[in-house]
Amino acid sequence: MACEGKDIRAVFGRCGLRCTRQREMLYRALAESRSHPTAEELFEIVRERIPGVSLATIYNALHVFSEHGLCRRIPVAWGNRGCRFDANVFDHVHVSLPDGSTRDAPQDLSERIIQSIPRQLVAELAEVMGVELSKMSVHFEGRRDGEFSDGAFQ
Amino acid sequence: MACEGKDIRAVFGRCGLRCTRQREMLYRALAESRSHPTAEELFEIVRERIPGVSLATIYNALHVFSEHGLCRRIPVAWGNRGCRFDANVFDHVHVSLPDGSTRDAPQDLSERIIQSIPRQLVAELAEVMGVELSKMSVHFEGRRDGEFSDGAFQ
DNA sequence: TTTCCTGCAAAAGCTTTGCAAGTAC
DNA sequence: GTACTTGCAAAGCTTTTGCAGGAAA
Repeated sequence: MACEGKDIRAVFGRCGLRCTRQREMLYRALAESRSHPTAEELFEIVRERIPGVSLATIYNALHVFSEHGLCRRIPVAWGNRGCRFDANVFDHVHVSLPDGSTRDAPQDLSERIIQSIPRQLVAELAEVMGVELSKMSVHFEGRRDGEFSDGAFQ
Repeated sequence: MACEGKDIRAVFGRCGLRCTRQREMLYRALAESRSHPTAEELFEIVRERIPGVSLATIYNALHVFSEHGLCRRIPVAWGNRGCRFDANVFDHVHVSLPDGSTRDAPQDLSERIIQSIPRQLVAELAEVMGVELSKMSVHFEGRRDGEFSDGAFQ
């Protein structure tokens, strides 16, 4: 999401990361995915292009990416195995669906929701917690009408 | 949080759960904790009262609790092993601290932040996503001034 | 008495690590 | 040439599962 195609090299460069074929494919897979893939799913996507790629490399790269703010882990529902990843590192809104998947809210709604939170409240919170607050995300748990919530929000 | 002491039996009863010593101690540990304990930490707390308790029982009970909305899992930072749990199932605000822990925002700030999101936007989102939206939570990533974000929001 | 829960132990699954070979810069 | 990455395989952890015995209602 943050960058496309040939700009990937520049993104990595800015982070002091070497641009390898594996990382490039992984980042592309992450950026192009509209859902929130697991490490395993990303592995499969990258493997289509680089058959010999190792799952350990996927994990290592995801770790490095997240250290540099190029992706983030997102909460997953109980029972969903593994973590999920997201290349959208900007403030946004997630919705957990009844089937256990997690989707982003549409961009415009996402922005309106994020922006509806007064900056002054955020500043107050930062003050109280004694830290600088950077990324924000809002999660909703979606369920079908009448369905009993299973509480497995994350 | 939801209930105290002898009310625990009633809480379980309402959910159709049997009130065992293990579950009672676990729920109490969860409710009294101001941080967000891992299963392992809860295990240790319960074990002080019930030396023979099994970790599998802790997991089973946490699973059952979350199915009945008595607790929820919360996002954890990368590198923190295991999930963390929270007996506060009401809408609230989490802050991930630089040390990897996650804390609740103070109650009053939490409420003001949650309430600042217009119900109409939430309704619009529910409409678009085609689901009923129940629980909401807001997460912030806190960092020390000047510290580079590790992106491990979750 | 019936049904549900616990404890144990083993299994399963996700993620990390060590190291030698290979690659980016 | 140097420092960083990869792939492999093994280890490490967390979480789940099967089952017999035990406890709650």
